[in-house]
Amino acid sequence: MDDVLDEVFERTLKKSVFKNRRVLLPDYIPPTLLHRDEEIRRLGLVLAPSLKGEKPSNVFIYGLTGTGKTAVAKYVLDKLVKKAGELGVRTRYVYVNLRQRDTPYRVLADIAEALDLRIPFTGLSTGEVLGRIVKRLNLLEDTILIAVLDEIDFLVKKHGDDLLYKLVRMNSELKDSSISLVGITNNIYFIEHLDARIKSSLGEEELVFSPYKTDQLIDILKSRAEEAFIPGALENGVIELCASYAAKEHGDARRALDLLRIAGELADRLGEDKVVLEHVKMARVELEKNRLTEITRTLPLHGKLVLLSVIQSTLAGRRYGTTGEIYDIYKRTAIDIGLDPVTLRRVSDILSELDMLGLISARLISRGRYGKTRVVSLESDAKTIINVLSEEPFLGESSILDRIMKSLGI
DNA sequence: CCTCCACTGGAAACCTAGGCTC
DNA sequence: GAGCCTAGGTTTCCAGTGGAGG
Repeated sequence: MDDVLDEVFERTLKKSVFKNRRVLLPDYIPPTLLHRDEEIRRLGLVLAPSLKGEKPSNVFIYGLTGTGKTAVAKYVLDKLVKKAGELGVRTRYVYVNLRQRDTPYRVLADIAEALDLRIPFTGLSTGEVLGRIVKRLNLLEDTILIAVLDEIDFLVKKHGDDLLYKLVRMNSELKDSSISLVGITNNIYFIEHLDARIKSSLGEEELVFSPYKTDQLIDILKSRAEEAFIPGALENGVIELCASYAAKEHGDARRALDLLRIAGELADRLGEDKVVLEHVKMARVELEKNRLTEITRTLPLHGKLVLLSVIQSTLAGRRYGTTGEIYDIYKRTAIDIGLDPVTLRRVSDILSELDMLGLISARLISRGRYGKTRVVSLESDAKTIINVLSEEPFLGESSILDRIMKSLGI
C-alpha cells in the first residue's frame, strides 16, 4: 500500500512541467499587460486627476469576457494608489464583483470594508450602511475613493439602478472627500436601460475593449508560458492551439490561459514531461466538465430537480420538452422523494435561469392553437449532471437516478 | 380574420433565517 | 424583547401574446 502512495507522492512532487503555475490563474495580474497599451493610457488619463487631489470622472468600461477589462482596471488602480502614496495624496480603491456580490447591501458592505469599517453581513438597512460610509469618508478628510464595480449589469438587472444613483449622489454629502465609480460590463446594451440621470453622470467617460486577435493571444500566452513552464515543456503548436480555441470564443484570454494551465496539469497528472496537443484537446473537454459540475452543484434544490426533469423529458428519444411537460415530470419527482413541488410560475423562471447558465436551451415559440411555450432541450452532458445530482441526499437515496442512467445506457 | 391555447413575464407580497438598535 | 432592517426563494394574481385552426 505504502509503495503505491509513495509513488503518487513522488510523481507529484518531483516532476512538473510547471515552474510557476500561479501566473496562469485567472486572478493573476501580470506586471505588464500586452496589447492593452491604449486602454491603459486612456483609463490612466481619466483617473489621473486624483493625484492632484481632484475627483476623477466616473468611467464606463465595455468589452466581452476575457478582453482584459478587469486586469487593466486593477493594474491601473494599483499603480495609481502607489503613486498617490508617494505623493502623499489619500487615494484608495475598492474592487467589487457584482456577479458574486449581487445585492446593494453587499456592495455597500464591501465599500465600507475598504474604508476599514466592519459591517455585519445582514441586519442593517442599506441607508444605514450608506450613512456610515459618508460619515467615514468625511472623517478621513481629503480621501478620494475609487470604486470599481465589475460586472455591473448583474446588479442592475436584479435590483435596479437605485444603488448607482445613491453612490453618484453621495458626493453632494461629502465635504472634502469624494467617490468615483468605474463600471465594468460585457453587456454593450446595458447602459441603454439605465435611468437618464445615471446614464449621464456614470457615463462621463467611456472605454471600449475589443477582443484579442489570435496573434495577440499567442503573444500573451507566450509571455505567461515563459514564467509558468520550465523550458522545453511545451510541444510546438500548443500555444497556438490554445489561442485558436479561445479565438473562436471571441478572443477570450481567460479561456486561453485556462486551457493552457489545465493542459499542463493533465501532463503532470499523466506523468509526462511535455505538454502536447492532445493535452490541450483534453483540457477543452475537462474545462467544460468542470464548469458544468460547478454550476450544477451550486444550483438550489428545485433548480436541480427541474434540470433532472429536463433530462427526463428528453429521454425517450425526444429532442425537447415543453414547460408543461417538464413541470408534470418535476412535480411527480418532487412528490416521489417527499418534497413540496413549487408552482408552475416558479418553474418557468427556473427554466429561464438554467437557460442563462447555458445548461439548457429554452426557446420561446408559439404553436398557435396549442399555445405559447418554451421549447427546452439539454445543452450539456447528462452523465456529468447526474453524477453531481447523486451527491444530493434526497436524490442519491432514491432510485430515480439509477432508472435514468439505465435509460441513457450509462 | 378572429379565437383561444399554454403559457410568459410583471408586480406585489409572503416566509424563513439572520441581525441591528433601543 | 420589541420593532425594524436585510437576503432569497417562493406564491398569488393577472394581463399579455404568436400564430394554427376554424
